[in-house]
Amino acid sequence: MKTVYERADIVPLLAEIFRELGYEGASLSRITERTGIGKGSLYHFFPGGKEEMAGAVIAEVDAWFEHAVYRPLRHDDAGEAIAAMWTNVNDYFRSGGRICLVGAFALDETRERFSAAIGGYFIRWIGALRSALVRAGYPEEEALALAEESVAGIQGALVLSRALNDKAVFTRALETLAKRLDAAAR
Amino acid sequence: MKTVYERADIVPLLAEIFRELGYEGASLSRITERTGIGKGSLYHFFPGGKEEMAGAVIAEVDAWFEHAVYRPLRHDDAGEAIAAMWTNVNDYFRSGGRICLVGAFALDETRERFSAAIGGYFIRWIGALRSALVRAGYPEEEALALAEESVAGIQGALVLSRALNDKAVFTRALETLAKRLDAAAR
DNA sequence: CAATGACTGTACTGATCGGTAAAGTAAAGT
DNA sequence: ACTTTACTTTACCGATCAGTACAGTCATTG
Repeated sequence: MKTVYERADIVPLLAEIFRELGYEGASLSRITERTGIGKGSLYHFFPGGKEEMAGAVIAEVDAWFEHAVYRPLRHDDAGEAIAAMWTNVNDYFRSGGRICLVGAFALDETRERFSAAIGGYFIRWIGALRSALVRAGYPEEEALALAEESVAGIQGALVLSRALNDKAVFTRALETLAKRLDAAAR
Repeated sequence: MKTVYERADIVPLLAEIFRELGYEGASLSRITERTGIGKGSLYHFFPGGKEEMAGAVIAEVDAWFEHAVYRPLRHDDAGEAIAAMWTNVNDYFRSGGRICLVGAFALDETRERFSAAIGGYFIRWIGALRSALVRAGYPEEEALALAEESVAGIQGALVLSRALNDKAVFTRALETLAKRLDAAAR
C-alpha cells in the first residue's frame, strides 16, 4: 500500500506539531510518527529539511491571517472588520487551546532563523488594525497605540491561558480587549 | 587547575541559557560549552539531570518574584507596591531584552513537565496584584480582571517586543498598563 | 505497453543527544 | 599523616538526531 500526499496537505499537519512541540522539540522522527509520512516524502517536499518545513508553516499561518484578518482590516468596513477579527482570532486559537506559532517562535533562539517572517507577521497585523482604527475615527497616534496593545494583549492571553490551563482566561481577555476598542471609539 | 562551584552560582547561568534556547534547545553540551562546567559537575549538583536543572531555575525565578514583587503586593502599601512592580518588572526583563522563562515554558510541551510550578507562578502573581488593587480601593471583581489583564499584558509585551526586536514596545506597553491601573483608581 | 517522472519506504550515515561510571584532585576533619 | 568528603575530569554508553541514498511503486504520458 502507498499513500500519496501533496505539499498542501502536509503543511497543516506540520503546523500542529511545531505548535505543540516547538521548533527544537519537533524532531523528524516525531513528525513521521505523528503524521505517518516517511522521511523520504518529507525531504521530497521540503529539500531544505526541518527549517524549510517550519518556514512553510509560518508562511501558511501568515497567509491565513493576511486573508482572514489583515486584508479585511485594511479594506473593508472598519467596524465589521474589527468585530470579525475578534471572532476569527478566537476561533483560530481555539479559545486559547491553541497557541500562536509565530509568537512561540519569537521567544527562543528560533527567532534568529525566522526573524524577518516573525517581525513581518506582527508588523502587518498591527499596521492593518491601526488602519481600521483610523478609519473608525481614532487619531493616528492613539490608533497605533491601541493596535499594538491589542495584538500584545492577544499574545499575552495565549501565554496566560495556557499557563493556567484555562480557556476562560483567553475568551475573557478577548472580550476586554474588544470592549476597549469599542469604548474608546465613542 | 580546578574551578569549584556551588549550586547557587550555577542556577543563574542555567537560567540565562534556558531563557535563550528553551528547554529542548538547551542541550547539555551547549550548557557545558557556555558555562564551562562539565557534565560531571552538573550531574553532581542536579542528579535528576536536565529536568532538575530547569526545575531549579523555575524555582529561583519564582523565589525572586515572590520576594521582590508578590510579597510587597500582598503586605506593603498598595500604591507603592504596584509602582515598585512596574519598575522591578521593567528591570528584571531588561526592558524587553530578556524574556519570561515561565511564560516561554508555558507555550510548548515543556509545560507538561512543570505545569504545577508554571500555573502557581501566574496564579500567585495575579492573586498578589489583585490583593493590592483591592486594598487600593477597587471592587473585588474589577481588581481580579485588572490583575489578570496586567499580567497577560506583560507577557504579551515580551512576545511582541522580542518579535519586533524593539525594546521600546515593551516599555511603552508597561507605561500603558501602569496608567490603566492608576486611571481606574480615581 | 514501454518509458517517464513523481512520490514513498527502508536502510543507512556521522554527529549529537541525555545520562553514567569511575578515576583524579583538592581541601577539611581527625 | 591519613582518611573522608566534595567536587571535577575524562571517557564512555545506547538512543536519537538531522540528513542522505536509492531501490521500489505507482499514475500519467506517448
